Amino acid sequence: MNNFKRTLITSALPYANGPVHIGHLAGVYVPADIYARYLRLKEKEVIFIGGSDEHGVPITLKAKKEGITPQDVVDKYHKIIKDSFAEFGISFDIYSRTSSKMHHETASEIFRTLYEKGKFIEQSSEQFFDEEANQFLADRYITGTCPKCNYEKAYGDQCESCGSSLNAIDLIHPKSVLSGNKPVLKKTKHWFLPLDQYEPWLREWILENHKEWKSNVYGQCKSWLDGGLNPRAVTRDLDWGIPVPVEGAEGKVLYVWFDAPIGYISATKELTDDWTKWWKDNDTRMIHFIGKDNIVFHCIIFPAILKAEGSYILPDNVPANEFLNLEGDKISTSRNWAVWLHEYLEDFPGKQDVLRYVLTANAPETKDNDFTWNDFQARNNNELVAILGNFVNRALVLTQNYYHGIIPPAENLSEYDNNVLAELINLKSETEKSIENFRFREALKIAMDMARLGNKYLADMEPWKLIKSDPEKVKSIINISLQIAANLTIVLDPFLPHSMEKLRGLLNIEKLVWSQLGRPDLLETGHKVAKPELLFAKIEDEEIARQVNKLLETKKANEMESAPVKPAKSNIEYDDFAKMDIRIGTIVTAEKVAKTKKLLKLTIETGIDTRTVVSGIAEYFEPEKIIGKQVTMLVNLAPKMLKGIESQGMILMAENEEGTLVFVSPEMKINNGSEVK
RNA sequence: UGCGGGGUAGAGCAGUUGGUAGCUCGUCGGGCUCAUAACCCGGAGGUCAUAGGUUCAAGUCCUGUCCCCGCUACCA
Repeated sequence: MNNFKRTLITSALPYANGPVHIGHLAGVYVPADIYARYLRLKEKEVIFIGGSDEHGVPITLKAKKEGITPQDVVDKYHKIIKDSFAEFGISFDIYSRTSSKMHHETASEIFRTLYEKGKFIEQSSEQFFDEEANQFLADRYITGTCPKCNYEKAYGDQCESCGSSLNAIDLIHPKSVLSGNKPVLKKTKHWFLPLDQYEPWLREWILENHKEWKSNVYGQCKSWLDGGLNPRAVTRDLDWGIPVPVEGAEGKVLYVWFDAPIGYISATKELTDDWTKWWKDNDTRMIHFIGKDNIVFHCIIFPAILKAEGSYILPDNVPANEFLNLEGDKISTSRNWAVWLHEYLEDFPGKQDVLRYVLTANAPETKDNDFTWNDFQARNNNELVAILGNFVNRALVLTQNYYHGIIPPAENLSEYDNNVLAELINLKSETEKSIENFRFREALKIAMDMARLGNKYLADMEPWKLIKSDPEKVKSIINISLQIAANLTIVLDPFLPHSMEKLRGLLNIEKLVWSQLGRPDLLETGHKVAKPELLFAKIEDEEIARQVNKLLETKKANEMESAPVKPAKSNIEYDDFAKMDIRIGTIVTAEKVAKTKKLLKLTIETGIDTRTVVSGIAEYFEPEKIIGKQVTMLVNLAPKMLKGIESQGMILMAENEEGTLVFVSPEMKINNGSEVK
């Protein structure tokens, strides 16, 4: 990294349809912020870019649902997100948004440049159009009957009943969500970026020249490239977004993933008139901090756009993190399964650094990790309080007790003293190495070792004993202990900025820079330090219990809420029902179908014959326990091959909203083959 | 089923280019009493999922198998 003059740090733009949670922080913003603060401490030229991503279909749907405009939605969440980042201490040089004028202009301009250079291919296809609302319909704006399971409220892209992914034009009886009318098929033209043409270049750029990228990033890219890239539409028929700035594109906007990463550029332009040096100078090193769900956009699509444009630099590294889980479950905005940043800041005022510490110490750098409140408490009480806070407090209290807060001189240093001071320099270079390789959890551990070193130094030196026998020696012990504390204000500053500011206050010093780290003379003899004050407070069991209860209540609320009973299907004639031959049968054998999660292979004595049925119930029943059970079964359903086994019928099951299955069984034993009518 | 990631001490996690398997918590024993019952030292606890291969040397590289997570498919 020494070959670069400056560093441009971007962090994924949070989508403005909800607040920010700990998963976003651990994956993207905390590591990006540590990196930015570190480079600033090193007195490097650096800017750190962030902003809200405010376009796309989900925001229009949310607006419609709440009866407000898309602009209202993004205004609301942009404010919450921006304010909570600021209070949390994410040190963006600018936090912008993609609905800004600057962004609209910038994205349009880049699109037009690519258009004029002939970098797009134009393609027309038939899509659904609502004549009353006078607009094309995004997949989510169309409902209809699923061609696979006949569920009547399938969406244009997916059926939520059977889970199949669909094409809107395959829906039976399609209906527009906007007007309720039947949409008509109409030709529409879109612009595609022919990613396939960039494949050889991407292969060389990533697979040959960036082997140092993290294995999850490199692996994902390789898999995309090996699978072959297809042209990707970069425009949409939608009225929320950036209008496509060419003729014949009325009513079309840029695809959200085309415009969002360009938001990094627009934000830079807003920040400084001198923006080209950040984006068009090969001496600038660009780093994208993202989560693993964004890898393809930042490593394949956005670079292809920049390459097509021709005058921009490409990312030097894309340190994507995995996901953070919460108490064993996947974090989910829609299920409210999250620790929201704005709520954390209310519940734990002044404890920004505790969350920063926990999220860094347990960051999902190589695999998905789990956040638990018990771990949060343990790391605060056993590490921040016991190791770091306690060391600082010991040093300050001793200074107060023995010297009234005046720093004594360090003279006649022993070999041990010198070894301790040398270790500071060693810890400095190790911390640097880890940060520069994006291993922040390791870097934090090493930085904390400096506090551990201080505790050990005091324990080994025992100044509280020496004060009686060798008071001269105690002076240098206290001096060195305070020098260690002063070094902590540098090495931990990127990780714990609020606490280090407080510690500088206690030591009564100004902010120091990274190049001073490791020095034994950061504090002058005779300098007066402040009265000791605790750097971190213990977190009590009750506070943790409150948070755990909050989550349990969410879980309960989710179970209640997710129980909408599906509306009745349309009427049928008796003859339709009579076509079905439903019988009582007995399960005589049951075994799991190898390599499947849900399938059981059952042998059923139907009274008519003995037959094989494959049933998707393995998650709810153990094979041994259902043998001998009487079940209801549709026996005249056409056979179907499932995982190489012919299934000759279907067991009737009742299923609730959570997907839990129960048998529909006769309430008392009855002969196999008995008809259900 | 396909793709990606992962399986390392009781729990949660590190382990860079192969070179004595480590950290935090917990646990057991000791020391200390300046410090927020905090700190320091020591012990116990691991066939690094599994089978094979390459190598003087494999947690690390190669191959097969099993299991877990995410997306995907299967739910007659």
